[in-house]
Amino acid sequence: MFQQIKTMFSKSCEYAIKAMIFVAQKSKEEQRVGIKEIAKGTDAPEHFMAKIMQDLSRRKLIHSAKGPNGGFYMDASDLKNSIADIVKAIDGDTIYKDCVLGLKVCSEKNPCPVHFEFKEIKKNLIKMIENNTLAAFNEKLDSGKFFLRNK
Amino acid sequence: MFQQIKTMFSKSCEYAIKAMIFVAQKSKEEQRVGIKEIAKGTDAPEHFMAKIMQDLSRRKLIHSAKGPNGGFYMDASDLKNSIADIVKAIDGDTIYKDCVLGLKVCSEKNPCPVHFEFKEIKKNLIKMIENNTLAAFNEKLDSGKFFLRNK
DNA sequence: ATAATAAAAGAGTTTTTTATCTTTTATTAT
DNA sequence: ATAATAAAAGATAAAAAACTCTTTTATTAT
Ligand code: FES
Ligand code: FES
Repeated sequence: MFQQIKTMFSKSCEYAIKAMIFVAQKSKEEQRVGIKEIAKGTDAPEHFMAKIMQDLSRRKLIHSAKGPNGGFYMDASDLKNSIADIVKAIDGDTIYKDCVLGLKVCSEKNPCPVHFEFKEIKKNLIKMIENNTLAAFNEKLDSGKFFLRNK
Repeated sequence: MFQQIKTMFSKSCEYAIKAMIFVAQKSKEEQRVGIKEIAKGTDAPEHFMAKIMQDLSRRKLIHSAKGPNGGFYMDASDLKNSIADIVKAIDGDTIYKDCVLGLKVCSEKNPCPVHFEFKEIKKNLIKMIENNTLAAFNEKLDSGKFFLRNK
């Protein structure tokens, strides 16, 4: 196999998380953010990102407005969304319930050989993505100490 | 987005882990396991699994023999391989070094907004897959208490 | 030597994911 | 009302992953 890339989340989901963090940061003062700005600010392909934003919008994780001065924005309640909510919206809730080896059922009664080993890991992962809301990121990281762009 | 499936590992990697556990179990007494038996025992498509076994074999994670009475088998040193070795062979080592959001660099000096939150999770995940060798599984799970098939 | 066996290799196809391009719809400002 | 703006939607296209089928090579047993 060659330089294959398998990340924890899908590309779409990576973009979604980046975009949500990006808009969250700008949404502190009623600012609306256009798709072009989002794409640039996150190094994502514009039209692809547009599709993802439509998804997020349909799933009520973010607000949008058409027309002049339009764009995407978040209200206080949107900022309460967690990384987990984004992941669930885009990649689904498979990390919550699916067997790590892809078996049809994952349960204590029907465990695959890695079930018990992964149980703890999954629990921590889920706790982490659920505890980290966009608001929390905003608060924590308001001082240029983290990055979204690549270059 | 529709019923999308994003698991921790690629499908190929899931199959690889299943196959390795399956052969490990049978390899305790010098038994060789044919590709058909492996595919059946793990609910994987035969020819696809064959490709994966070729990979694993090329990467020296398993032994194989052609011709009559041929098949795949493991020696003592093969049994020392961990889940991590399988994952690295098939999905690469991206979980070791890559940014969860897909940024080009992942480091303490250039952290993405989720870097520090994921650091701990990743550490635990890595520790877990490295500590779990096939031999350990064999020892631990020798009594029909876990499953690889789906039905 | 020959036939049978089973993995290795090669050459596809199909499906899913990622990405691009175009048209439509809604909103705002003039 | 009209023009400008920007998201929504639709329709393809390209790339990657998953899967299938066929041929070749190595090994064993007769
Ligand atoms: S059965 Fe495989 S992780 Fe639970
Ligand atoms: S920079 Fe994103 S996880 Fe390290």
